[in-house]
Amino acid sequence: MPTAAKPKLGPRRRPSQARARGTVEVLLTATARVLVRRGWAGTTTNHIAEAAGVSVGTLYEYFPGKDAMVHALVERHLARAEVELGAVIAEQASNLGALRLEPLARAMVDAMIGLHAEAPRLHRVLFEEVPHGPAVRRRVRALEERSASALAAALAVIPGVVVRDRVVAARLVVDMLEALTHRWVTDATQATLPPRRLADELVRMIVAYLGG
Amino acid sequence: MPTAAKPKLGPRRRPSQARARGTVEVLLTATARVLVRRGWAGTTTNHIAEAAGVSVGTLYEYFPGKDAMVHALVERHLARAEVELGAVIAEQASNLGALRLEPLARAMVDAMIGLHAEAPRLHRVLFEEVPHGPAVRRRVRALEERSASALAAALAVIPGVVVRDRVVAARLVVDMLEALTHRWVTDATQATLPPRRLADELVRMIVAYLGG
Amino acid sequence: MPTAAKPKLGPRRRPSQARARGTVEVLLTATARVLVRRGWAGTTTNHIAEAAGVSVGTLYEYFPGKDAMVHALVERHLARAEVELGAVIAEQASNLGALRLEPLARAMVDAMIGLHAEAPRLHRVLFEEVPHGPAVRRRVRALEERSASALAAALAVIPGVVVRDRVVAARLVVDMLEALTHRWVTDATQATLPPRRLADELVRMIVAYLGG
Amino acid sequence: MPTAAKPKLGPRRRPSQARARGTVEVLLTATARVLVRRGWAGTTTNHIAEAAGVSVGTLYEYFPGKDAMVHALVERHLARAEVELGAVIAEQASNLGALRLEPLARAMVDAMIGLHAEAPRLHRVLFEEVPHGPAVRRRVRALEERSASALAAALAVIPGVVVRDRVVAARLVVDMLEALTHRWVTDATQATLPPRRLADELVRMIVAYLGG
DNA sequence: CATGAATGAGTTTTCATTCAT
DNA sequence: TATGAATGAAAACTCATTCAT
Repeated sequence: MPTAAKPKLGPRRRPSQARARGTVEVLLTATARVLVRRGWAGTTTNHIAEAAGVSVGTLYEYFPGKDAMVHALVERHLARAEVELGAVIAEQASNLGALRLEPLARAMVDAMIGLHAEAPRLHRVLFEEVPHGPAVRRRVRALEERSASALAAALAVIPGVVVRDRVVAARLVVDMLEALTHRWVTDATQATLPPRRLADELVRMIVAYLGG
Repeated sequence: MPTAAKPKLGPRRRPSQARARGTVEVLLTATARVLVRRGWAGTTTNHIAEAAGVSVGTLYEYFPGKDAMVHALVERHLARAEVELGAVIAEQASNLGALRLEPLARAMVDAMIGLHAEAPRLHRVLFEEVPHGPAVRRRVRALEERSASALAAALAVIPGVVVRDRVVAARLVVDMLEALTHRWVTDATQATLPPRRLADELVRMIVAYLGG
Repeated sequence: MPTAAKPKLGPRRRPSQARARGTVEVLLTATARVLVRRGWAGTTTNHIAEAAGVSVGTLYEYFPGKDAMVHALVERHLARAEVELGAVIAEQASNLGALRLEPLARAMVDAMIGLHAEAPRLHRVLFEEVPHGPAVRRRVRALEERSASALAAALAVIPGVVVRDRVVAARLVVDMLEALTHRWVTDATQATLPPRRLADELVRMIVAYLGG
Repeated sequence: MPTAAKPKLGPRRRPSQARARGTVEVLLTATARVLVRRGWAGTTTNHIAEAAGVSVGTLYEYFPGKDAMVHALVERHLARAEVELGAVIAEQASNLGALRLEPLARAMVDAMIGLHAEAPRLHRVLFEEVPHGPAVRRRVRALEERSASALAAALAVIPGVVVRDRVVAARLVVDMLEALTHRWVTDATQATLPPRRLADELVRMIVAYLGG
């Protein structure tokens, strides 16, 4: 660590040409691969550059450092999560009169499992090993908050929902969903419980908790 | 940051004199303090030694490196958790005829919150930042497994418990409990929900899920 | 002084650019210089890097450590020795009918003295102080063996050679030559005996021993 | 290396009691054992103390440091060598009228082989790995010088000895003897040539060289 | 006298980052 | 733009030696 750590997370050069955009992609893909293979602490910019078939110099042309690359990966994941979860709740909420608790719960559960199942090992490194600064932590919280808000709003119009505080309940549900999905999908030894079955149980838990 | 991933986790010299035993204590305490202040990546053996008022040489006399020290801290925590959770379930199970779901749930929730509330910031670093090897992961899983087994056994004799599979349900409850407690106690921004209130909701969720 | 005896002797990065090849040269030259000035135990990678006018990082870019650098120096010396001694014997053996003992002996003696006289102080450190692993020892033995074989073959066609066992005699001659040359050229206090005179005596000894 | 190396080679406390003298012996024996097992660079005072079943503190009660211990071992060996070689030559020289070259040569060869054969592995470490200061080097030279002088004196009265310079010849013989014996006895792979046979060849070489 | 815990200067080694080509 | 050799601050770790008990 030559100079004191200065958290530069933004991309350095906005890739304008098609070739450059391709390089960024290649670099991020390589980052993901190396992270999975060697873990956060074992990953170096040289590893990434080599895996990407690019020189370190080029890497630094596009990213101000290692942190920024990981951050880009995290950001990507969060953005996707936000879009998909939002879409799910919005879609459910759209059939207004017919909004029911169980279908909503199932839709959320499926979305969450899908989000985690795509790249579980990368996900584990990204959210368990990488030491995120407060900025990222706030970012994650905000995402959960928004999901919880959407859920809380939906709960208001679903008959049969009985909770002391809709907002609190919604946040607990979102957190629980995220945490359990993360654990079960992430942990390789968990093979005993098939995703289908996990989904059923999560739905049961949500419905039971909210449905009084 | 070398971190060449050579898993030397065991202690080096077993302290035989009282003075030495004291030194080990001082070192572990200092490790916890530094870990909280600077995070895993920012913690160095030199920092720890300095914080302990001891020379680096002494540190290496007792621990083969940073990893081993953190591991000792983790191990300590897990051991305590195992003892306390086990005691709680055993105690509940002892009033045989009168074993009821809600008191059991509340006892577990309280124990778990207590476990996390004692040193939340250290807990966060220890279980979120530190890159644990598979050995530790297995260790944690085993602990949860045992807790889940105890719970499953208790569920068998509680009237009114309706679940598809007692073992699966117990594991989900334990995981959920751990995950949510960790999140809410750990996260400083979460100040909005008082522990008492959190406990109530967790109990509600458990009872609802298990109680049909 | 760690010297944890992890035999990493091979080069690390094969220099591809001309600049890099120059750096390797500079590093080895500096190694020789420092070795002579401070001895094996007193030589550190930092000394070498400084003497080479290069940063430690660069040194480790090309060599995994002090041992490897010294090993490279040794290897270089052995390779040269092998080539030169081989050439001498081959040349003598080429004037087939006229192969005589004394000229052969003198040629070998001169070659050996030349080999040692070039850098006696470095030679001394390299072969007296440096703790060579069994690999290097075998390497040296093999070189001597080959020289001895060549000599043994030559002895077979020289008239007047009387020995019990040509191979044994050849090995003793080679060893003796190496050992005495090393001692006398290496030892600074030995100034009393001029090289010319030493050569004469060595030739006398060889001829007397082999010539019956 | 905490403080700058200050070559303290003499013993620290002259052991006056029997117990103390025993400790010194135990320490030196342990030093020899550890040197053989781990080589010079790998040997530490703590290793030695442990092998001796004594605390480091006690070690430093008797020796000012690691160098001094090795030095004591070397000194011991040299003293014995001096005595034995001197005795051999003196004995031969005593039967004045009948002093013959071959018996003298054989006696010297046997003595030298005996000297090396006793503890070849220790001998190798002591005289190949240990970086001796100039003092030790001078000491060794002086010993050889004295042996050479004694031999030169003997040569003067042996009929049939034909050399250009008796002193030079004597020194070369002593050096050759020492060097070849060291090589052949020291090198484990040398098993091919039995000591008896080696002795014969060395005698032949000496006699041939000196005997005209 | 013996003990062994403690010391800390000195080395090795890594890796994020720069910059001449 | 791309390259990859070079950088060097910072971290890990050792071990000869001391000294309080």
